[in-house]
Amino acid sequence: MSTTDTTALPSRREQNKLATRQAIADAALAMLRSRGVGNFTVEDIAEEAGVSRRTFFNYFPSLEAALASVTEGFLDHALEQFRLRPSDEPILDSARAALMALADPMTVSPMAELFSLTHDNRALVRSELEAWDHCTTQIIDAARRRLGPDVNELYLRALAGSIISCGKAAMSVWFEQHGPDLSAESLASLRQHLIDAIGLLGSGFTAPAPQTPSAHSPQPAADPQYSA
Amino acid sequence: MSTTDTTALPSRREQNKLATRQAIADAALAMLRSRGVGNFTVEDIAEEAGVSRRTFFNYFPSLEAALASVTEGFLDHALEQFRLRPSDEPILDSARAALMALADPMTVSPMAELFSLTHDNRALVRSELEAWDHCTTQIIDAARRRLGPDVNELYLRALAGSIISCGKAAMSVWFEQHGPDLSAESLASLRQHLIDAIGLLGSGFTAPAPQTPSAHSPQPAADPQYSA
DNA sequence: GTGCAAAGTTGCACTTAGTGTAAATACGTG
DNA sequence: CACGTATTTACACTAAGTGCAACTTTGCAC
Repeated sequence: MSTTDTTALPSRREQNKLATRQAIADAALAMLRSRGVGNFTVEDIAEEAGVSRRTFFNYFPSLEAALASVTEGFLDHALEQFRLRPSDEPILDSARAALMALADPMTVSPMAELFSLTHDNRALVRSELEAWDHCTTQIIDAARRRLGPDVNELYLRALAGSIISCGKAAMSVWFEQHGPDLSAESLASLRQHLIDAIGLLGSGFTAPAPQTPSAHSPQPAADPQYSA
Repeated sequence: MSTTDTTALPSRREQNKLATRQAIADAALAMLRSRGVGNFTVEDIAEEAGVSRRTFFNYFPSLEAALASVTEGFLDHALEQFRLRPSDEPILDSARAALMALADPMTVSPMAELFSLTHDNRALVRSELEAWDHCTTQIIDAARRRLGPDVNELYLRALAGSIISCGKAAMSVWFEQHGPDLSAESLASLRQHLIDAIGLLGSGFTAPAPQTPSAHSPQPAADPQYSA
């Protein structure tokens, strides 16, 4: 029965693996919180997660990867939204919609915390970049499936890369302005940044950019003026 | 006398350091060539460079960083070009001009070799991403200096990130099509990719993208239609 | 040139990352 | 419950990365 279930309860074993993985990721974040970046080892995380050091490495290739799993989850969520969009929708509209799903308290919360705790760390930043890059290739794949295999490859990659860049830009500007504030107003601001950034992609980076974007502007790029 | 010289011969000590650094980077590339990715250690590189293991780590924080120095040099070259552009030039024109400097045999050659030798390696890819990301922040700084401190931060970061994404997209598509071919025709194709990609940024990703871009199109986006 | 201080290199010792392997344990199914 | 398989663990090992002190080279003043 479980195999025919579309919600696919993934068998006890799978569940356990997921739980272990999550426990490790949680432990990693807990150590980051309590000791600060660079002041704990894989062994510490493993102990905190109630698991052997070797098991840690069965789940994550490195300490940084365990922390970057937060970012991966965050981006996977957006990716899922993107894949759910109707395939005849202009692709930038889909991108905007997918990114909007990130401006949700439950979703950004871990991401915002990670941001605030890791502000500067080479190895960590590298793993973060890897997560964003992985998301880019996923977008490329999804968009290629949508637009057909004959779509211009340069267009595809430039578009996917730029979408991700705009998402990153919006996130970083937002975080710099609001820190870990997850209030409704703060999240509205994040949404606006995401809309504005995607808007730039739609209309081209031609405007010299307003001095200050006026965070209250009523979604200047929200109308589908840039249909594909 | 040397201190008054504008070409600034940077004192013997600096020269030596530069030479050592280069020797290490060269040795790393040599090892990559001869043994393939993952089949040599920092100690091997140090020996090849005629230097102690400890000294290697005085210059580079990791094996991957030594290899990524190739990418850094490549991107620094473009960055320098960007900074040399007149400050009243539309910024996308500057970006395009800077990227064009990369389509030069001497400049792309090491980059193309690195591309062909590292096709797949987590740690290496991470360091590459780091180099591109560093370049992005440099562009942000340069553009902020040019556009004034009051420019919209979101615009700035989205723009810089998208420029870099387009550069990456053009490079990757080019390399996939031409491999390590550095002939005049191949480089012309790279230039066209770079122009096309920046063109997308100028006009917005609104076109559904031509099925095939027709690599002979006479620089469709070369005219400064997108002046800031 | 001689001597001296600062910069750079090296060897050594040490902690931690990451991986292979085989034994032990937990799980799912009949 | 018992059996086969998936997962965890212990152990051993190589290599990364770092702190430190000794040593060598360089730049500079005399």
